[in-house]
Parts: sequence; structure tokens; C-alpha cells
Amino acid sequence: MSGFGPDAVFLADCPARLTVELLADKWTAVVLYGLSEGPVRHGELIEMIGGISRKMLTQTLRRLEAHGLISRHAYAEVPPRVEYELTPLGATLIDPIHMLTEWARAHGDAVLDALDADHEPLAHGD
Amino acid sequence: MSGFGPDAVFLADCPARLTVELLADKWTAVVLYGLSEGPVRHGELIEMIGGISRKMLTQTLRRLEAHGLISRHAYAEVPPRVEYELTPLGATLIDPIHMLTEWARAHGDAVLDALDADHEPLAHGD
DNA sequence: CAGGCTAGGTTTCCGATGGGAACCGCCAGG
DNA sequence: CCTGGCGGTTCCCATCGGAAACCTAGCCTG
Repeated sequence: MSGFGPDAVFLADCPARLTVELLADKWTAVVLYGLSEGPVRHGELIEMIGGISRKMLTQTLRRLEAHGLISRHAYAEVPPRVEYELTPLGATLIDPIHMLTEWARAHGDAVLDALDADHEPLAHGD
Repeated sequence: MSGFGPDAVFLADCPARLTVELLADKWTAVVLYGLSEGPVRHGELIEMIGGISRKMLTQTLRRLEAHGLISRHAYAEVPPRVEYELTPLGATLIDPIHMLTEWARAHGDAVLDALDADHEPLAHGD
């Protein structure tokens, strides 16, 4: 434990840890990705993402807004219309997220394979 | 909901979602990063990371192992010694994770600034 | 005019999850 | 024989996440 080099950046209390934990949510990355092509409404995100509850979506959006990654535009119409949009800061996160999806596209298969091998280790004679 | 383009890859039930959710843990990315420079022992990870409990570390390591991203080497010694190491598959994740840390290094400041502005919106006259 | 509809958000309730800390097993050494 | 070091598990509790009902507010329909 004596010398992890300058790469230890995100193993302690540095801003990197904060940011990684900001993204380390089940929904954060997905929501950001959902906004990557332009303003999207609350209800659209619900349908796009699939599996997220209103509560968690709102909560995630609020957090991203508080962190300056997205902006919220509420139109005083009836029925109410609310659109969310990436800020320039939030837009800079799309590239890293794309890298993750690219990784998934390339290696997701291998991960599923490993998972399968691990779940049934006695399927062929223990 | 009619045409999000081919980029909708990870908004549904595709493998990308699975993988993103695999990483969407408070500790997963940090642990992988901690292993990025070679085999590391359980206790070393505890000290490197700081804030993680034994339970969560073990749990995270088990999951990563099940997904084929790391391998576990237990030496029948006394006191027990257990080392964890990235598999070749796991090593391919280091690049994407580095992108996140780079992003954090570049924009973490802006995020903290936005957070601060949001937390005290009435600090200068409501 | 009353009730229902839409759409975003909040509240309530409950099951799942995460963290802390104590405990376990193992064996060498004092 | 008791302690100490290390990896891991168990127990307990606080928090979180999800489902679904409720709320607001104005238009439309009956």
C-alpha cells in the first residue's frame, strides 16, 4: 500500500471518485444516453428506457440537473410538457458513455458466456 | 417512441444494458481500476479504495469473477493470501474506465461548481 | 356543469440492498 | 494455550428502489 503511482487518482477522495459515483447508478448513464440526440420529454424517456419507474427517472433527472449535466424546460401548457436536454457539460459525457456501449457491443457476448459458464458449473459432470 | 435510430442500443434489453448495469455499481469501476496495474490482494484493495467494506468488496469481486472480468488466485498459505487479477477480457475495460477518469479530471470542477450553485441558490439574496 | 383525460410529479408502502461490525477458520509463534 | 493476521461470512439495521395510488390543472365530452 505504498505507491500506487499517480494513477491512484480515483481510489481516494479526489473529484474523480465523486464523478464516478455520480455515474455509478443503475439509471444515470442510460438517461444521459437517452438525451444524447436532443431534448426529450419525461414520458418519452419512460418509454425509451423501459423498466425505470417515474420516481427513479425524476430522481435521476433532478440529480443530473443539480450536477449541471442536463437542463429542464417546463412549458406552462395543458397537459403539462417538460423537456430535458443535455447541457454542453453533459454533452461531453456522451463520448465516454459511447465507449462503454462500444465495449458492450464488442464484449457483451463474452460476458454472457462467462456468466453462463459460472451459473452451471456442474452441467457436464461436476 | 417510433424510431430512436440504431443508437437505441442500450435503451432496451440488449446486452449493452446488461453490461452498463454491470458497471453501474458504486464499486465496480473502482475495483477494476484498482486491479489495472496487476494482481492485488484483498486487503490491499481495502486500503487502496477506502470506504469499501469487506462485504461489498468480496461481493463485487465475486460478481466480476462470475462475469469473467477478473480471476481469483487463492494460495493455501498461512495466513491466507488471495490475489485478484484482471482477465484479458477485464483488461479491455480499462480503457473505457480511463475515459471516465479523464472526463472527471477535465470536468469534475465544473460539476462541483454546478452542485454548489444548486445547493445554495439563496446565498446571495433569494 | 360534472367527470374524465392527459402528463408530470410526489407520496406511501414494502421488499431488496448496502454498510458496519462481530465472528469463523486456520495455523504459526510467543 | 492463547493470540494474532487474513480472507470471508453472518447478523442487524438504515437506506434505497420499485409499484401503484394520489395530486394538480385545464380541456373535452356527455
